[in-house]
Formats: sequence, C-alpha cells, structure tokens
Amino acid sequence: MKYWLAKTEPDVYSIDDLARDGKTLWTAVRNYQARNFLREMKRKDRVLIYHSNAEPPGLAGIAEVSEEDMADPTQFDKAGEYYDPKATREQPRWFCPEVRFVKKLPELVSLDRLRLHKSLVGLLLLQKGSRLSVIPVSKEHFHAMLELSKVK
DNA sequence: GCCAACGTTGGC
DNA sequence: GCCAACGTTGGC
Repeated sequence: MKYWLAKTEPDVYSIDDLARDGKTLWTAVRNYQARNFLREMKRKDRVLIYHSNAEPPGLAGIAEVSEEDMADPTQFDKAGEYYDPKATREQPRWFCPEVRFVKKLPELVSLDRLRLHKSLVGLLLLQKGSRLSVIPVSKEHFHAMLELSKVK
C-alpha cells in the first residue's frame, strides 16, 4: 500500500464536500508530473487531503483510493474549464482515481505545524517552490502526520 | 532544441 | 493583491 498527499482548495472542494459525497473522482489535475502520480494510485492506497489556498493551509482529512486510473471526464467537456481539445476518448491525456472519504481530522493540521516537525524533513510538500498538487508520501511521513492530527 | 513570454500555484 | 517558483507554449 502506498501513501499520497493531494491538494484541494476548500473553496472549490473541501474535505466536508468529500464527506458529504462519500466518494469523488479526483479530476482536473493538469500537470504531467502530478498526472503520473495519479495513475500510480492503487485501490486501498491512502490519501491525505490537504487544503491549499486556505486560511490556514493544512491537512484536513484522509481518503482512500476506490478506483484506479480512469480517464478524467472533465477533459471531454467542451463547455467546462478543464476541456482539453487535444484529448480524445481513444487517447485521453488526463487521468484520475476515484477516492472515498475515510475521515476528517479532528483539527486541521496547519502547514506551520508541519514545518515545525523534524520527523517531516524531506516531505515534498514542505520543499520550497513545491507546487505539485499530488505527491507521494513515505509510510513514515504518513504516520508522523497522523500522529500530529491527534488532539492533545 | 532554445528561450522569451505567458500562465499557474499557492503561501503570505 | 503580490510575487517567487515553477510549467507550458510557440516562434525561430
């Protein structure tokens, strides 16, 4: 089982939206490196849900991969913001997993708090200029972040 | 293949 | 709203 971290802007789609929906297609990622990570996600992989462009930014919850490597339907929607004229049904360019809500953290674990923890050194999220919306997370980092989420 | 111009991300 | 740090596009 692998571990991941996926960013979302809570104004657009928050952990509460995922809790309400139960599951959702993780669509609209338009970056090749992130796309390649999305394609590697396998059923049962755990996904930390991170709120970006939020006040404050930080970890909001946990999800689980429920379907692997599907063609992202938003690339075919001509009227949509994420339409890609170069994508075809036969040869899609963009892919997405489906993720299922697992839990909302009792409190958001802020980016500031993550930065304070030596156990998280090397986490891609914390590297300067890291804008990738989907990143792999080591088992150790994943569990370290879960520890931080426990209310003291 | 280079690279300038432009677009996006995301913290602050 | 600003802007650093990217990524993408397209002319050459």
